[in-house]
Amino acid sequence: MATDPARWTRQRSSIQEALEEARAFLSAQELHALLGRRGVRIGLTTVYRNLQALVERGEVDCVRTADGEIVYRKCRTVQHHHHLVCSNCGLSVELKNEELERWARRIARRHGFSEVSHELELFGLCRACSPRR
Amino acid sequence: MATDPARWTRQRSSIQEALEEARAFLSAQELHALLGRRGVRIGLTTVYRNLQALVERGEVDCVRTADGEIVYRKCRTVQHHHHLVCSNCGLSVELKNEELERWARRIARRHGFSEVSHELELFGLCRACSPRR
DNA sequence: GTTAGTGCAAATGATTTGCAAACAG
DNA sequence: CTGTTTGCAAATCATTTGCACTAAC
Repeated sequence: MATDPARWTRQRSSIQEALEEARAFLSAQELHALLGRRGVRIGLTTVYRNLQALVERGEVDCVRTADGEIVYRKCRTVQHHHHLVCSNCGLSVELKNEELERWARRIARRHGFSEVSHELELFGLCRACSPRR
Repeated sequence: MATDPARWTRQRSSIQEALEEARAFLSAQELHALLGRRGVRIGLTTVYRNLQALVERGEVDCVRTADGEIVYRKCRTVQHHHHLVCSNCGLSVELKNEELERWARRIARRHGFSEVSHELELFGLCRACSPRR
């Protein structure tokens, strides 16, 4: 399924590498800044385009935050899952809930909806980002 | 809790009225167009500002669609709930799921996250918007 | 060589803000 | 009257696109 890109570029590798290491959701801008700090010369446009391609290929997950920014993460779990995301640092945990999936299907059927997909993300503060202690 | 606005304007009433009737989620732009069609002269800015105020006051719910647009709806259910939304026409059904709420709290605790909120929306095609039959 | 991939600059599009004029109480 | 609300125009801001240039293969 995962159609590989036609050419292997320096920029492409650094993006993949950074995503591989990241334990958090990152916006395209953050990723671009991160790479810049590491000394990788890469255009913001290229970051956007590659992330988009990775999402389309299903290799990266993306979520839209409350303020409308799109954040990306390379997940270990390939199948459908959800996330518990730290609003402060982006740290995230992958979640599965079969019960929820069944419920969604049941609700959709009951109301005559078809092609129903669902989005569920939990946002909060991780231990490290919690105020006091 | 619901602090009322200081002054009652023609624009304010037409927005409230339109929301009251709507059975669907509408974007600020759509609402503005709808009012225009009805012959209400109102600025787009005013629509944005009023919707925002209504959301802050908790009188209106808003959801961000996949393409980043914010859509608004006056819900019957005052407490926390979720939605099944038609991606085509915006028609929506209010949903409650206590089981899910418990699950979310449990997961948050288990991973040491605090102040966890969650967003869950189901998107699909309602009966009327489904292709064929 | 070809042409996918890059990156700058400019465009987009929803939303927000500055500010002077309009009008509710 | 007095301060709130309005609405235009201009500003934001993340993201996208046009296009000439660079580099993979």
